[in-house]
Amino acid sequence: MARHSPTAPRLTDRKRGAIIEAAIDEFRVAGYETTSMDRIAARAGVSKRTVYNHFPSKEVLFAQILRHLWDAIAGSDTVVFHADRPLRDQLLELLAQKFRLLNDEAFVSLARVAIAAGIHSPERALDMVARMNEREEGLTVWIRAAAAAGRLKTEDPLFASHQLEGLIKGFAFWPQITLAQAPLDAATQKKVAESAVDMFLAYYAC
Amino acid sequence: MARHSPTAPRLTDRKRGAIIEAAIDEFRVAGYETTSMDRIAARAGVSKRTVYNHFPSKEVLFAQILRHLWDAIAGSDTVVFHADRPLRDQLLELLAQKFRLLNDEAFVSLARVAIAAGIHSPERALDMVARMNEREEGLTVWIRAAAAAGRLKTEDPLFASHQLEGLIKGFAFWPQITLAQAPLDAATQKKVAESAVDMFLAYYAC
DNA sequence: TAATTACACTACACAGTGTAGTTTATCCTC
DNA sequence: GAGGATAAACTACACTGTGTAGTGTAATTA
Repeated sequence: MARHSPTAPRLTDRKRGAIIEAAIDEFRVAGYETTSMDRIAARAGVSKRTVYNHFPSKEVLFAQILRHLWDAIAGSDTVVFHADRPLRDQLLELLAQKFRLLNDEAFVSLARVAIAAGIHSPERALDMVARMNEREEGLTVWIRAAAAAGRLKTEDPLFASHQLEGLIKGFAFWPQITLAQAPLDAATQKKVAESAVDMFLAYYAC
Repeated sequence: MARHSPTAPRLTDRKRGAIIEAAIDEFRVAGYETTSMDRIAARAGVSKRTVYNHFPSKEVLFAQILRHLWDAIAGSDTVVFHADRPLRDQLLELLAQKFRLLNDEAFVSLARVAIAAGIHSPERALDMVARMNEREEGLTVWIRAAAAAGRLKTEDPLFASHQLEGLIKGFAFWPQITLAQAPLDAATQKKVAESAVDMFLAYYAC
């Protein structure tokens, strides 16, 4: 028999998707320990047995979800240093990019699941953070290039990029992760970004 | 018969202390859910029944520990704004004070237990954070005073103080809380504080 | 035919309790 | 001050109840 519709995936894939979705929701609000497989199954509208047919254990399901969220994060389009463009514009572009990540539901879910709702398994947490830092180092690269071009005066680009990040994350990351606060509205984002860049340049620009 | 020694507390107080100490350790590394009363009793060198003789439930024990850690945090000696002293010195003093808090084992334990190792019970987490902010607002008060005295140009002292905090906490708080990193050594603390103050003043000083 | 389901079931960890016996501190008497 | 009675606290241990990870199976559905 043919599929009902070309857009509808196979039943088993739909079920699988529903399980993952339900598991993300549950893990996110309740954490790893407190979430039960029965609850996930119920929320997914699926029998518990089906959950176990797709995922051999809670542990594996959790790991899969981390992968799933990771893959769902939009790839960061890096900004390369342009000697002829104003530093301020380029930095604002870099921060806009960072805000795009911080506003990404998948990213926030991932961070919350991985950090706030558990830190269960330190090994995996460290791995996660390492991969996040990897993805985030565009800023450091840019600052290093700007310093090499004589436009920024710093001997420690990594330190400087952490400072700039601190100026952002104190508003738009940590409160959201640890206190489940809502993401910043556009106006506040603008204020935070511009103020951060201006302060940064007031100190580091040549 | 008299007590064996004037310094040794009564047996029951020693037991109680051992339980609290053990519970802090367990909750800190394992979080609320994963920690069992049996483990706490074992670690404290006390029978499980004794734990329940002192604390009627795990929930209550946890709450008591939050109180205990809270009380153990050194009271913050606030810095008042002096119109005649250099801003830089006063800010460095304020940040030194902040670092004293961030280096306080009890404070870090509390924050970790309350935030990283659980965020179990949002109501209590929010209460905790509210009280922490209360204790931390000395910086905002100082900035407001400096702005009123015409020494700092900002219309939003709260925002400015969050920025300065972000410059510090990105190095000396969040990594310790979420990744259990070691506190900063003295040299790094100095670098972080001075760099933060200089950047802050480069932007806000009149 | 392959996946899903209901359901019954195992095994285990854990919060919390009840009890009977032992230890520790205090107090009273000599 | 020594010594024994007394009360309070501690301990071992057995036990209840519950929640939950994970499995096996026979029937149902896509």
